[in-house]
Amino acid sequence: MTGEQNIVDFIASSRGNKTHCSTCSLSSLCLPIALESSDLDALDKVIKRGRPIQKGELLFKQGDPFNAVYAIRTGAVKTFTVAPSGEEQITGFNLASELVGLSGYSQDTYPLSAKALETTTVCELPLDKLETLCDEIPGLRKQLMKNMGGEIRQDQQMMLQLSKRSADERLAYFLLELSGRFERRGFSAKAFRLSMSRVDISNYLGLAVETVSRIFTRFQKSELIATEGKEVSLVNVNGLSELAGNPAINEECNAAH
Amino acid sequence: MTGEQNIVDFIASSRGNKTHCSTCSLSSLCLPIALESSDLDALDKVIKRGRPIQKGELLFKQGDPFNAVYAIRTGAVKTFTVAPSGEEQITGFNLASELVGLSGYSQDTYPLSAKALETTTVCELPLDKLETLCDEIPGLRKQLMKNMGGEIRQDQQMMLQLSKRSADERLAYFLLELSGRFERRGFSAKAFRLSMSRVDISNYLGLAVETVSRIFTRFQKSELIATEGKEVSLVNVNGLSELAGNPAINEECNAAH
DNA sequence: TGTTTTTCTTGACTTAAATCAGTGTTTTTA
DNA sequence: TAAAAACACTGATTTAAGTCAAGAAAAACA
Repeated sequence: MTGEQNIVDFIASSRGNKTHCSTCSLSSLCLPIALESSDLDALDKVIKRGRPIQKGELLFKQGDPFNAVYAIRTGAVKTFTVAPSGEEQITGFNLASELVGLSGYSQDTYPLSAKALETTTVCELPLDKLETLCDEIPGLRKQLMKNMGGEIRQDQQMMLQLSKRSADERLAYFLLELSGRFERRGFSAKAFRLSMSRVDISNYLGLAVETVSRIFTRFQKSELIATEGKEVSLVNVNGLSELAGNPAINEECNAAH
Repeated sequence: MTGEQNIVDFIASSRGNKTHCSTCSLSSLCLPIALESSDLDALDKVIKRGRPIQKGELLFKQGDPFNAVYAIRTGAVKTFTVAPSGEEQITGFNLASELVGLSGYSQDTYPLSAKALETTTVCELPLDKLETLCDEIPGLRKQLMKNMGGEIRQDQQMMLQLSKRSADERLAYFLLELSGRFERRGFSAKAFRLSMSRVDISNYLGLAVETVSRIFTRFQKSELIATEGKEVSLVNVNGLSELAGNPAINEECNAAH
């Protein structure tokens, strides 16, 4: 009975409550489906909670057999692919309530690795049990597909960033995107801690570390943000938004002439 | 009875046969699941075949309600996102047998547009019917998830290309990737026609057209490829592979010193 | 708690690819 | 089938971001 928990509760547990999906405060983000209480119980029985993962530890490794999907309960991870030539590309950062590992569905091994950026606790959803459950709970697989669709959309946004935006625009986008995710989780949208290093950020954004460092400095000088180590506060959100390519008011002006 | 066809057959139809999933030669690529003949019949009934889509026509548009997934029967499409600022990013090219539109699952509208690169015929899978079918055929939804997982993997490979590779490496990768896809479809891996323009290629690869043009010329001078307009033949595949970042033999040499 | 190690920042310089400008070549369509 | 339009190629020049080098600050460690 203990040692198992459901999706809703796992997050409640991170706030000191008993671990059950039905009381988990992240449930509406994690798998926001309307589950019957019997379904919740079924889900509950399937989830394995392991020891916390320490900073730097891998949740899974590229090439490992695909045998589980993970929901982040607390902490944060980065996911990255390694090319045959050894280059690493960080493909994303995952915060509490997000699912990691769904891309494993493409084949029988994970196409990427996931590493903890800080001490992280997760709900492990063993694939075989998840599959069984998907056949029993109608909405569940659809919800998983929605998650995957969202990941595709997000990756394609990133492709646009990487191929069309300047370094400044990318960093502004990155900060705003993170800000929005924190906000949706009930945290401050204006002030947060970057659990990833500057190197990670630069890798993710396709820039050199030095470039990222310089832009952080520049953004501070122009009073867009303020930083203290890994703590960031967004001082001028509108300014950042314009930079990040929001439909700025003063854009459309040089179309016809 | 006519006017409807199943997933397997739609491709057979493109080769002059009757259109039914059960006789379609692309079935093993499209949705390679072991379906019972009763399942095939069910699938058959769900598929709508419309008029061919002319070059430049949209299959669906970013923001349109997500109400169908498409399987390319013949021809090719490009998919692209448009940023609020108006920039377009081509997110992929789809050839015969590939599914388009699955990322619509993330919300209720398509997050991207799909445009025909040449006259294209498709099998339309209306979402409501597909959903019903997914509940009836156990393997179907899983197969769709596998397709989505594959799309995530592919997009993440592209992120690596865009953020870590030089212009030459990107074009080499692009040509080899296409080559592999043609080969899997039973076409020549060495000689094929690029149905997309140089502008499309450059957009996709995050480069300027001029750069792409110059590299095509350079690749010909160094006898990696030969081109005649949109027709390309790969002359030195190994050379291209090395460029594209395959685990080259002469890589690991300057690690420790 | 001081020392080592890693991460971050800054400056000087280089470079790959973008931009600008113009010409040649297909494809479209009228 | 001729004119127009879209697409493709090439050269000269500019520039954003990378690389190299070195010091400062934070973290990790012992």
